[in-house]
This record gives sequence, structure tokens and C-alpha cells, in this order.
Amino acid sequence: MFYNNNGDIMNEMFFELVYGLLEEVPYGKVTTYGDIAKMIGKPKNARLVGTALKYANHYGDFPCHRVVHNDGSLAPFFDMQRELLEAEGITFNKDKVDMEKHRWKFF
DNA sequence: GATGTGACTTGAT
DNA sequence: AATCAAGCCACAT
Repeated sequence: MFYNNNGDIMNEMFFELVYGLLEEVPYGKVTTYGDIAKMIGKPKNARLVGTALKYANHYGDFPCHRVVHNDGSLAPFFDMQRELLEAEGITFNKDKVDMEKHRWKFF
């Protein structure tokens, strides 16, 4: 791993890790910002994961819609997200993803 | 380098 | 079950 002078993972690396993990989320599963942050080893950086996804457009197409809040609610950024998820067979409970069924465990 | 911001999370009401 | 406040920390300005 690469670290900068402050001992933090370099941001480019962080971004790349986010994108790498994102592509490993299987069809029909979802994960959360916080989970991704934990996998990367920076559990406090859930917000930065969101920032990384925001920038994902600049890097290419990623399944950003498979990333939701820890409680299964959707981020307030684009309305088609729910449709995309339902198209993959993901079920909803009210306005939240059924996390018990669909939360992706990576190990 | 100080300050404000947020595609988040958690714990308390 | 729904809201709210506080904590968080890298990023942008």
C-alpha cells in the first residue's frame, strides 16, 4: 500500500480502491458507503466514498446505484436509482432496500 | 493554512 | 418507526 507523508492512504489510491470494490459488487446485491470505507481500512471515511462515487462519472461507468446508506435508504441524488435496483431484482421495504437480503458480504 | 461542506453513520430522543 | 444532533475527515476554496 502507498501512504502519503501524513500516513494516510493517498487519495488516488483511495479512489481506485473504491472503484475496484464497486466493480466487485455482484449483480443483485448492494453495499453501503460505510462498508466500502471499512473494506478499505478507513471506516470513518464513508463520506469520502460518496465523494468518490460523485467523481465516478469522470472515470467511467460504475454501478453507483448499488451503493446505498447503511440503513438501506437511498441517497437523494437521482430518482432512477430505485428503478435500476428493482430491475436487478432488489426488493424494497417501504422506501428502503431490504438489506437483510441484499447486503453484500465481501468475505 | 483556515474554513466550510457533504452520494455518511450512529446514538439519543 | 421517524427525526435530530453530533461526530467525522478528506476535499475544495
